[in-house]
Amino acid sequence: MTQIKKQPQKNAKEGQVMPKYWLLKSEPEEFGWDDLVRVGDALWDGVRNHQAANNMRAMAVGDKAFFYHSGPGTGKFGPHIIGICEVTAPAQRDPTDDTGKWVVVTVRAIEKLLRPLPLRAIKADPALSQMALLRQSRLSVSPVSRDEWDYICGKSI
DNA sequence: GCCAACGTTGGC
DNA sequence: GCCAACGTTGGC
Repeated sequence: MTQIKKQPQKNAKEGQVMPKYWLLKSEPEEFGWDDLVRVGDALWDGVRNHQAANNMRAMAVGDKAFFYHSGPGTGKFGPHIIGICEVTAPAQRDPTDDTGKWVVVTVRAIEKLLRPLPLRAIKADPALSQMALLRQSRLSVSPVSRDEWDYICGKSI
């Protein structure tokens, strides 16, 4: 019998499909975690930033993303990661965009964190000091490294 | 309400 | 191509 080992990501061969990890920001007063749970598959539309759009183009079905509450209405925690969702359809034209330049992905809620992880806790944790969330605070769709993903899930699930 | 970061626009 | 003005995002 042949044993097949799973390759860790750092040894992934070119062309091998490994899940990638992301962070999606939304204002809870516009579209929050509870809305995502309620609607099921949700089109992530309205993104009008090239870097964010390129990140969405790099997404594949099965990729995971933290769902992050930003802006007003984030309550006592302030801005925070609230849950985990997954990509259920790849980038396609944004139906809210007349120019055809912008894309959406489709995401679906998977699970809520045991407790929200506030931005202030992320900022205070040296293990997370390199997160794109901190380095580019205005980017609404940002990548998360596998290490960052595992570290946060280890603490928060 | 303020401000920093940063993207876009338009004059030159 | 440069840069000032302006608008938006998002944290505080």
